[in-house]
Amino acid sequence: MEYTIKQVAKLSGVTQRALRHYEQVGLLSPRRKSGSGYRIYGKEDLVRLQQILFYRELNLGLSTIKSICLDPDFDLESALTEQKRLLQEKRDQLDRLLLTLEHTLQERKGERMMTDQERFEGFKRQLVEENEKQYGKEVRERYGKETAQRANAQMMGMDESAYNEFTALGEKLLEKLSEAAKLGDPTSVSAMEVARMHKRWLGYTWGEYSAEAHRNLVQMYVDDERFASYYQGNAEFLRDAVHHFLDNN
Amino acid sequence: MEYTIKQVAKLSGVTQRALRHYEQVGLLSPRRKSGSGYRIYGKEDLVRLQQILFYRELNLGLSTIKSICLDPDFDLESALTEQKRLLQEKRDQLDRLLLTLEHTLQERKGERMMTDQERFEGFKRQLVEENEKQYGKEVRERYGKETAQRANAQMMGMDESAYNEFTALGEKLLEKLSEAAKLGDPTSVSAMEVARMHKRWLGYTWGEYSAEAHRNLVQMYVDDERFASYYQGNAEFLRDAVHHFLDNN
DNA sequence: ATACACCTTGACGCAACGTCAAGGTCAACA
DNA sequence: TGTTGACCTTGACGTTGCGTCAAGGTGTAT
Repeated sequence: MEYTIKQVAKLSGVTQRALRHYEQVGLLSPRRKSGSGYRIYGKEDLVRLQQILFYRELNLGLSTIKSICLDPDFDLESALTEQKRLLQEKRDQLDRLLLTLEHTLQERKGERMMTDQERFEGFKRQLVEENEKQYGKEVRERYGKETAQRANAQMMGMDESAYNEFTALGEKLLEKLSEAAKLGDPTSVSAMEVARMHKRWLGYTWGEYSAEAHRNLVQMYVDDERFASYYQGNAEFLRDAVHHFLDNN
Repeated sequence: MEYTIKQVAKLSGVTQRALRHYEQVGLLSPRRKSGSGYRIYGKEDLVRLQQILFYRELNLGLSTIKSICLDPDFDLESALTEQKRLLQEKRDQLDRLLLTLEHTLQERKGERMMTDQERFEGFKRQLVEENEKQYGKEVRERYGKETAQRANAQMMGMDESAYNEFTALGEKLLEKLSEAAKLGDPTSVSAMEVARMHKRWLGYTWGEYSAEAHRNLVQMYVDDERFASYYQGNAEFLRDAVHHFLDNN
């Protein structure tokens, strides 16, 4: 089943402009384009769009959503479970707000006194949550990499040994990266080795490989704090190395 | 009890920048400024801020909130009741979303099939609601002017006869306005009379009068559809008349 | 062949702030 | 009395997530 942009817009309630915008920022690209350049979306794109909307409902920024969805550890089922928890939290929050409102009404009628703090109960908590969400710490910490990775591996049809290779490669990558980074030259031979390893590592989860996506991903490692810290401050080095690697094919 | 901007920010969870912004757009001005220009907020300002936050939670734009709060017919108690209803609606919406999420999870586990429409149930309804809210039709229609006006009058300490004068003046204003508008000249003598009447009319509800607020208000009559229609297409004329009136003191 | 609804890519606009920058204020403490 | 340090001020430019044209290509139906 394929859909034009108008059909997707009508189906999802998202405007055409928004869909184009999502493509521009690399968040949701149609599965293909017609001969004359028309966008053609597929079922997978609808699933992705739904994900985007759920996250947006939780007030995540598009760039944050992007990094979540492009993360090799992304697993739809864990994501849905997490979204459920967060949406429930949001609903509870709304309930607190309604309580505050009720109190304010009572105060108005002279049936109750309110302190200044009480007047803003239900608004403030939100801010803390938003911050936590922005950096997605909760999302990450709640499921150790292990679970999500395994789920993902299964979905990609890896067997136990392939999975072990995958994780081993991931660890080795981290090692080699910090070694190479110490030398400081992202064009060095060892840096190129790291870049090649990274590409191989992505191969385990990335059905099809594209240099552009690879470039974007490592750029994201730099932009997104979570990745940056996962790569222990070597995200920039990794980016430069991979870019240089890809430049020289 | 008075508060500096920092205290208000801490109390409410709103940033200082946002508070300054609210002042800039004429939404929330501190009750006074200290000798050295420091913003000093009072209890009334906190109540107003709470109102703003409730409306923001409902995704109303600042300009819409402004017109609601500056409306001579604004009544806190009706507003709170209405907010309660809308927030409850929003919570129900969240529940629908959670249902969709649950269905998607089940689909993932192969326990259920989903149509494309179902996948976006709970998102789309939102759009319609947002539109209705934007123009605040519900908010207005739910309480005829009568109720709110009476409540407001009571709060301002008007007695029955003052209230009658107030409403009579309001009606006469509409009449004279449309008469004057027919002539087309907003600087005419009859236009100036209308402007003076409008000022007098505001006097009933405005505690203290300020020319700037008056200018803003009539500008809003033009910008906001609801007022524009209340003044039967003569909002622009009224604005020009009042501005000219104020220019010539 | 022309009408019509659809699509494309710019490019500018806008709301609601975030984020400096440059400088004034004020209570406290040496 | 001078000097921190925390607070405040007013610009002014930046960012996000689109909305809203504008100018033009596409596709099918009559």
